[in-house]
Amino acid sequence: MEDVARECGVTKKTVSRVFAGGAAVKPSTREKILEAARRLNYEYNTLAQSFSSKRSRFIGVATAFQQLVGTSYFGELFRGIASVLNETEMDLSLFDTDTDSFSDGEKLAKLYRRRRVDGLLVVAPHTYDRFLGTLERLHVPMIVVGVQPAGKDICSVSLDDAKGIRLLCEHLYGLGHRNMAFVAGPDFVTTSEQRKQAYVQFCRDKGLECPAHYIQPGSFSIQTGREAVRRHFADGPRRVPRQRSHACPTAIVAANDLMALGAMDAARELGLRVPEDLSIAGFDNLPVGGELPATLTTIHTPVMEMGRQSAAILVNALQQSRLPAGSTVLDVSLVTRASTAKVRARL
Amino acid sequence: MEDVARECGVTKKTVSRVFAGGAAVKPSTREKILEAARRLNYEYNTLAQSFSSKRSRFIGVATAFQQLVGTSYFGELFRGIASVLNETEMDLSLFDTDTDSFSDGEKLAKLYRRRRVDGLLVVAPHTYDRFLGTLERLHVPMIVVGVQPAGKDICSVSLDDAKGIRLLCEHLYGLGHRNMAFVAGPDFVTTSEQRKQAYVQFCRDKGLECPAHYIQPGSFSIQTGREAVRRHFADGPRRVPRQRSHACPTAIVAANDLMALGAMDAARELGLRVPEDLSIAGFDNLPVGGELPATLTTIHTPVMEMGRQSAAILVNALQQSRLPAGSTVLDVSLVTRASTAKVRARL
DNA sequence: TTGTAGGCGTTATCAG
DNA sequence: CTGATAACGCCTACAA
Repeated sequence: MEDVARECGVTKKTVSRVFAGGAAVKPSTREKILEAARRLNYEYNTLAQSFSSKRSRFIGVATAFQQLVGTSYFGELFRGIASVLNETEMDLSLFDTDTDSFSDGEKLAKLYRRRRVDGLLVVAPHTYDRFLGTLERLHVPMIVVGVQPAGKDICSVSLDDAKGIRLLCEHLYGLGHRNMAFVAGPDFVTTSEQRKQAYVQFCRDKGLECPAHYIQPGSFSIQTGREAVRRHFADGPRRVPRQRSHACPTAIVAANDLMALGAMDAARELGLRVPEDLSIAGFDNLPVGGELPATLTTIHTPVMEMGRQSAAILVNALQQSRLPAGSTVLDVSLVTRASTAKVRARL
Repeated sequence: MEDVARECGVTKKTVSRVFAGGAAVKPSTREKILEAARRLNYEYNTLAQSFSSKRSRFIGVATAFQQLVGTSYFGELFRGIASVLNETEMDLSLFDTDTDSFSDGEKLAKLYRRRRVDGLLVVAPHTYDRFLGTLERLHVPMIVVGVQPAGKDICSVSLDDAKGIRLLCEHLYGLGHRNMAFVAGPDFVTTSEQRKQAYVQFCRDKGLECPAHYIQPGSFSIQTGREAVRRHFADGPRRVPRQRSHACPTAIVAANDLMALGAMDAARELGLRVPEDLSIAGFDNLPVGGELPATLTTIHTPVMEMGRQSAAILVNALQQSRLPAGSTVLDVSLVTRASTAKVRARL
């Protein structure tokens, strides 16, 4: 840099201003400097910049690699994040929260305190991700993405999961369904738990019967959705209700689209037509749900937008040297397609 | 660091050795230093470390975000990479090759020359990714993952795509099939092109008929697999061959599992039973292929292992301050399941 | 196993 | 819009 400066009859600082961006430099000076740099084969050293400015210009994205990387959910979220960072000088780094040492948040906090990252986007949907409190306490610039941590003053951007389920249930209720069963996601995923609670709450509000076997567990995969519905109809698909608790569902709400796909397959196995004999609804609006023989009624979730907003909020907070604050809950919407229809008289 | 050193009656250098890792420090001294650091609330500054050592300790993973992030292929590959880096002091950073400015490789090269990353893993499966030459020329420590760039002296780790197709074709040939059609992936993906070539070569070697309509294009999705097979049977599924060029396929080889799934669905639509009337084989060994009504014969590809090896080779090269070299081609294997069977007499 | 001396390439600060 | 100087906090190389 010294050489370039000398060559141009300016100071290192002026050269610095050209390469670091932001500061105003007279256009003619800038050109002269860029030219000299090219000629002298000079390359700006970002390591020195980071060292001197005490900012790494890396944003860390912390998530459970095993469970999320490779899912379309994470892909979409990630692209949203990247699209925002693309317009800044920041780059992205990924960190795995599956690792043992992450369990208490110390390791993530260390990333910040050692200046490895300037801030964190934590995509940690598991109810056992108790490390958020640690990060909060240590004043790590961080945004939790995908869930709204309960009762804490943690900045988050999430989706309105409960509303999504309510939209589905109301849709089915409006079609005359009074026996809706549910395929739940894994208990340890916060979002999954919230979707289940919203279903239970809806049944309670409307006075719908909801015996224990109406709620079958799954783990967000096609196969578990299939198995769950087999259990829903364990005593046969055409069972006439003798006792309230044995009524046969006329509609299935799955906590995500993959399980809804499994549910559709199980219905086929059971000889039930969708939607004539059984309505099925999912959640997530996966692309594949739009191109099936019977397309899937579902909830559209603005996942990429969630990525964008979380990144934008973090970047903005960092630029102003303050901690991000406040919770954002993004709206979801009902997508009505061919897998749901009016309930028909029981056989 | 100065404070901690003074507190313990040692030099900064000794404190440095404790935190930088690697170097030998007397256990008692180490303990004393760690304790003092805790007490003084000292935190090691990785920015200074990087600056001073001229190594960022970041590995860049460059890929096409839009097309790969969120796929199970990339997820698996990524986890393989991460598992290796987890045992080093290196972290991962992701860079998007979709961006315009990446087209000529200058931007990726700049990442290295500005010391933003110590090396690159380039997951660039597209035939139009012509920037590899630029990177090679600028002596960027880099490994190309997933494809073996033709005719260049670039370090790469890839899968034996051609062998995979040969295994599938030989399997079907052994079952008596003489009319095998192919569902190709997109032309601009190198791997896809290689799979198609291997199919064509096999037909040529065995003298099998392979009229133009036997090769239908797809784009690695379920839907395009379905459409391709509809075109294979455009004149009806039971067509008796009158001319050689109109013979009806008894087996379909799809360039990936997703398209094979679409193919199975198309077969169902056409009233063809799998495998009795039509054998279908895929490529990739996706988990879902093992749990269908008719499970899928496919090629297992060690994608995670590919990630592991590429990361290991790069890390190793960096430690020895030299450029990675040589090509590794990982073996693939045939997984025989229920979607393929002996050809039967034509109706 | 530990210490010494010097330097890495940028930015901050404040002035002009 | 530009400049002068002093950090920044660690590492390298060599020595003991």
